[in-house]
Amino acid sequence: MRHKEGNKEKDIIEAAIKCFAKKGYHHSKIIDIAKIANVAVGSIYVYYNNKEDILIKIFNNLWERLYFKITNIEKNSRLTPVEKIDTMIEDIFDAFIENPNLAIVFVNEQQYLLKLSSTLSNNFHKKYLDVGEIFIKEGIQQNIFSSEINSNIFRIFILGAIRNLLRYWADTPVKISLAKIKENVTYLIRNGILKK
Amino acid sequence: MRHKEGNKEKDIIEAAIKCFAKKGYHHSKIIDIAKIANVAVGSIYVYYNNKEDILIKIFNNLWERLYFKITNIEKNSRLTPVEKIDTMIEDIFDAFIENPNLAIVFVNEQQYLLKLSSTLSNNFHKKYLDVGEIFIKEGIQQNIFSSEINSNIFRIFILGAIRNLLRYWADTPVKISLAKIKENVTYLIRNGILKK
Amino acid sequence: MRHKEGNKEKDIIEAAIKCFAKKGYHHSKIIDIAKIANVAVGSIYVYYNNKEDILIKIFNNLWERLYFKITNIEKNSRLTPVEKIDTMIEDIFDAFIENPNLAIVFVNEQQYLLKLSSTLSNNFHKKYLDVGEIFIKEGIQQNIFSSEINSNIFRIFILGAIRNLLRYWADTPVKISLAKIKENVTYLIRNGILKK
Amino acid sequence: MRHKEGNKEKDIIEAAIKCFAKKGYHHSKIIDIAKIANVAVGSIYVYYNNKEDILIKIFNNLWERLYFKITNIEKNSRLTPVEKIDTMIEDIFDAFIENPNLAIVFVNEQQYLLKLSSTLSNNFHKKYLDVGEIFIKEGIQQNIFSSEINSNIFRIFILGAIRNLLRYWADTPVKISLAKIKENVTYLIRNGILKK
DNA sequence: GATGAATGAGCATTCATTCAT
DNA sequence: AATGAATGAATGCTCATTCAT
Repeated sequence: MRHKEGNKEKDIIEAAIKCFAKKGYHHSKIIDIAKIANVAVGSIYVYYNNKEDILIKIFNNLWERLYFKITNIEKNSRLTPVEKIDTMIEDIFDAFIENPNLAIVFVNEQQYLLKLSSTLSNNFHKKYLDVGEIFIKEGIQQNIFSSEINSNIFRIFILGAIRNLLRYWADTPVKISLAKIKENVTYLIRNGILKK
Repeated sequence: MRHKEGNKEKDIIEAAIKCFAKKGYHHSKIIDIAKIANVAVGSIYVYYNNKEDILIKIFNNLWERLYFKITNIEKNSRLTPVEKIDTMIEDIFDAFIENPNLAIVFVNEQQYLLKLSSTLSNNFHKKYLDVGEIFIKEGIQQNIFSSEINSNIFRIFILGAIRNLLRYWADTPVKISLAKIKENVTYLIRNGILKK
Repeated sequence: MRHKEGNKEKDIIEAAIKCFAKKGYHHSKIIDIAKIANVAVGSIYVYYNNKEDILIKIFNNLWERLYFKITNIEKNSRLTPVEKIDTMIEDIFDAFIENPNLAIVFVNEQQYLLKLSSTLSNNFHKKYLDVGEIFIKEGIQQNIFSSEINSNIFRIFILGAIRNLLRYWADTPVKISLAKIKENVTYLIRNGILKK
Repeated sequence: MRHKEGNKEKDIIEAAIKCFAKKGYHHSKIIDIAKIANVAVGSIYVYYNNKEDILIKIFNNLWERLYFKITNIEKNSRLTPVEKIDTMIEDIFDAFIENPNLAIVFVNEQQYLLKLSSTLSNNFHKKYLDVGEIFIKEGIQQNIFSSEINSNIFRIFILGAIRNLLRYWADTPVKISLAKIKENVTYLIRNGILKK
């Protein structure tokens, strides 16, 4: 009936992102995803072990891509710590600008995933955060960043802030541009709220 | 024991917070809550319309308390905008230090609630955010806060950051102290990451 | 709070008739009846054993009254069999004209009751039917009614017909008058559909 | 056995008729029907929307069949109005002789259904009654039936009578034959109780 | 690989009844 | 007698997963 050969796996994950974004993970039914993907229910289980597995793979794909980018940043010795963090933030925003539905799923369901994350063999999310923390430590060592900052707290602080802004952006019909948000985030992280 | 003793309603909501914190809202069964509250299943429906209603009331209670506190901050004309924001952050942390399970529920389920929040008659969360935004605008007017900051983005930024830190704190067995986290948050919000 | 002394039992049964008529027995809740009767839930169980008991007593009251009337008809030796049946039908209609809600409960729930009727100690319904059958047998003996008629079948035939007409009447917003219906019933029972 | 065998839908409806006949609609549990049909609970919901839907379809099937028969009677121009009504009654009795359980469900639950009947798209019951009324009007026009009879009242009268007799027949362990009942009904409708 | 009918464990909610006051 | 908060057994329905074709 349907033979876009070799695309089913991708079709399914894209359908799932759409569906999770629209209804949330818990309210998305396998049959909904199957319909959006134009695929039979059974076919989903050919490519994915179960519903949760789809969500895991959505996030793994995302963090894998971001991890690839952050390692490139890390390797680039010409960048200052400030530039590294700026670029890192830019990459995160770019990933979601490209796929706003993914942003919605990210902000809503990432939490649910973290409880399972320890079971992931390739935990790109963890690796990603570790590299991010390195940037901060570098900045502190080079006396650019304040030594009063705990790098661990900082990375959690910043990702939470970004996540909440993405959620807000994704949920708001009349959008503030992501560019504007990115600009504000960059400013706040660098300077905080006080005038210099 | 057939007559109102005046604490079942409270017992249930406290049991629900425990249960939601431990298993998450979607995986908490009514019978679980009933057992923890040492109450019959039917009794839950004497005090709450349904499962969702319990969650709604948990958050409404929380935001009502915080709203009460923030209005006191607002009325206090001796505080500078910086102090107002510091105190506001302190109040949020205090609320969760008092009840760490509430913090877990907050970070995990608030998202789910926001979709229903428009239906709440007394939306203390909304009111709370509005007062917070006023503080920022005051600071900008008084030329203490940078005018490059969008107050709306800032309040979303800051609450997302705090939420993520609370989640981290609540999930981590060996705790960084909330005091330490609060200190870092205050610093980051004031000064950002760069050295002054 | 409420002290119309000595009326509670009656209040409850009247409330139940209203409620059963409006929502049906199965969809009427004890608390609904309590509210209509302006009585506490527990009070209902002071006067009635359970929900079913209320329905049983509603019907028992009805058939007791009709049985009282039919025995008077039976005793009246001046009436011909035709007149006896006419009067019997008239009495049935009168009972329901007086209380249309009772008609609705009768047509909808009598069926449910019949399954329990064998358990009734004073089964006035059964006794009523037996007297009705006597009238028919008298008519046949006196060569007024056709001997082709089985008296048992006839009484079931006639009560079914009347019940269905009452149901129709009770359900129909723009009413055919019960008088008109009664007239037609009397005619049909006497003469059938064929012209004489 | 994972693929449609084409009889589950029928198995379920037949099981439901048996179950409703034995216990009544309200006391029949979905799991009871599933067991009788030798089918999983979930399978019932593959073919029917809900419990009520099963009942609706039982009646719709019945009235569709009867409607098919009555339209054939209507088309047959050789039949007199009396013969038409006779045949109509015969068809009703035949439908229930074929399936006595259906008769029990009919007499007990049709009432419940009438409240929903307006929502049915194909309301064969309504159409059936309309054709029946035409027969009566024809008979009155042709001066065969008494003009004192209201055709609307008559059709309600007759169906109520038949329903009650069927119920009696279905409930009575030692049966009067349906043939005997049919004979009496035909006589009563034609001639009433009085001797000619 | 692809399909979708079949499955059945799982759960929120209801409501008649009870009984301490 | 009167009350109404408390109870918990009972049930319709859902939906992720399976597997014969």
